[in-house]
Amino acid sequence: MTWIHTISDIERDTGIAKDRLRVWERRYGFPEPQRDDTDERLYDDAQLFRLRLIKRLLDLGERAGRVVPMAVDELQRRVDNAVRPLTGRVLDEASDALLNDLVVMIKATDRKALHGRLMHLISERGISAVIERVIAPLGARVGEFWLSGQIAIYQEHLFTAVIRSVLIQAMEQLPLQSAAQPPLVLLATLGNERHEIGLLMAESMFAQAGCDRLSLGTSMPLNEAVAACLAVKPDIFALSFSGQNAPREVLSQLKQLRGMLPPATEVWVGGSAVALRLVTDMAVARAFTSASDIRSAIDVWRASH
Amino acid sequence: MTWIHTISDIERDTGIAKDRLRVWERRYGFPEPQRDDTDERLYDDAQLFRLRLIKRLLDLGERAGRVVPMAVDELQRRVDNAVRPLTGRVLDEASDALLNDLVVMIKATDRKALHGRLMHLISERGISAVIERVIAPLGARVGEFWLSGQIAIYQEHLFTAVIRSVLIQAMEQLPLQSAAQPPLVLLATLGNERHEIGLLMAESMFAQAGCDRLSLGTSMPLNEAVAACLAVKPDIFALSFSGQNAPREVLSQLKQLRGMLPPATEVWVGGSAVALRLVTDMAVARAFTSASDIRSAIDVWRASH
DNA sequence: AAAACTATCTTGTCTTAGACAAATCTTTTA
DNA sequence: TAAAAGATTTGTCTAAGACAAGATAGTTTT
Repeated sequence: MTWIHTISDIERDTGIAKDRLRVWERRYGFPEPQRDDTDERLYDDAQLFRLRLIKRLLDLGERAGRVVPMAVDELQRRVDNAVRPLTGRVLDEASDALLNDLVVMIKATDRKALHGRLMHLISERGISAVIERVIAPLGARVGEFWLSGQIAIYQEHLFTAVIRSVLIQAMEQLPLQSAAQPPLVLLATLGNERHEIGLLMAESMFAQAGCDRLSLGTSMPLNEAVAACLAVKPDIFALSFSGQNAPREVLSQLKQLRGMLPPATEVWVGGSAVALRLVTDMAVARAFTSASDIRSAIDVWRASH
Repeated sequence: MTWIHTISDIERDTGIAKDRLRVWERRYGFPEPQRDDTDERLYDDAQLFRLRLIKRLLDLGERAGRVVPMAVDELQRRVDNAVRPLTGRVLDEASDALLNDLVVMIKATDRKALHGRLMHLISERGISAVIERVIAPLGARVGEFWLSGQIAIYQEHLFTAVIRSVLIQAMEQLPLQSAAQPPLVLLATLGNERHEIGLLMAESMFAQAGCDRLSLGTSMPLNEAVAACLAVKPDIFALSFSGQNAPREVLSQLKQLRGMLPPATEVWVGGSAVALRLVTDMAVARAFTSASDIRSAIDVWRASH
């Protein structure tokens, strides 16, 4: 079954503004949608898919003039190349098999099996190990499967829902008295970053270290995040960025943020965004690419306060 | 300090599309922003405030031609009138004083006091009573204070964060073994409904009744919600709509939803949206205006399965 | 050769006014 | 009173042009 999409659909799905789509059409000859009886644009599935790949490459820093006219297979190739170094950490066979198992459960939308398996793993190996070796790489795989169309959006949502439920449950099972020690951590994602998993993983790490914490949830406008931060006066403001974010955007948001917050508030950033390497280089914030680093960073913070 | 906003700012803040703002200017003479040196629109705070009131009235069912040219005080009066019958349930003095206390905490962004007070109330009176008599009316007040500018957005976010944390904690403290009984409930908010509190309150009620449940979180696109529902096959699909929603929208979404879901899946809707009266009248879904009704509805469901 | 400055290109977003369909209101007819 | 028909309202789409901020390339200086 092939679907037809209006320009509004495309904007909602890809995040590419209508004006931008029209100007690409004018300048680069793509996308070239059909028209309905009143001359309004109608895009087919193939164009939507191609636009998704284009958006991804733009977020990775490519320029519109280069990638918009590109053929699908060329786009696909480039996305694969760009993505491999991020997700392609070498895994031992057992871990790989485990991840495959879990992916199968997601594809079968077997939420109970997924939930049960993860809770069991947590009770066996502890929350940090499971986050680092299972949930984080699983999230990366799911993201890639979604991009290549092997997993539907609703499956990704369900996956998020299960992870949320698992991590919250695991957090609440931690010893209670330890849940209010410094540092006080405020957590959020900025802008239109809707991916909650990274945030939850970070929160779990802080929770396990017994930190006093408060999550503002996803998609905080920058101004509001700053205002909240000034009101709560946390020791650490922790942000999560998924790979969907354009490096430029991430960097500029972080710079603005750093400028508006009191120097005493540390900014910690985590996630799979490519930008994070830059972040450390530019000394805008403390960047984390692995969950276990958070734990040691908390210890360091505590030692020096 | 008075701020200047671009048309993009206004769109983001009010949810009124740029095209719509421009066409209002053309047709009704408002808003009439200043221009910068390149002729681009610059709106001031007064216009933003007036636009917020206008948006609210439109969502309540008024027509653009009527309300857009209206003066601020007239708009304010109409919003107040429309809102009073919803939030103005007569409260006894003690409850009123309690709510005032809590509002003071929110205005002072004293999250610890708020959290502590609510947890104490829950241990004293039980989760359902607190939801119905404290959290729900508090949410309504906060919404109104936000609209009238007495509470900043970040304060509302913090309020949500505290409520989220309180309710999740309260849910996890419920006896564990009872958390997996039928009915299986899937929860979500549709479209761009970002208000999480209603959803959390509903989830708490289901949790307390020992229902097996899974929350998809906020802002699920309709298609995805349906797809998720078909995959999970819940007994009940529970939705929450805040008062920010236009009745027409709510009704049409629910009708679509009802048409796409298997008849065996019941659709339950809750929240402060004015539309909910209509919902029951039209027999599209089961509507709840009070949290305690959920509990008895669950009992009824169980008795008949 | 590295760094700094300048000029040229790229690209997203804003501008205009006109057109039209879907929704809603009003009037007429059964 | 209810249904049908007609009139109005209203949001969203269209077009091509303009421009500023950002990225790239070229030149000069250290």
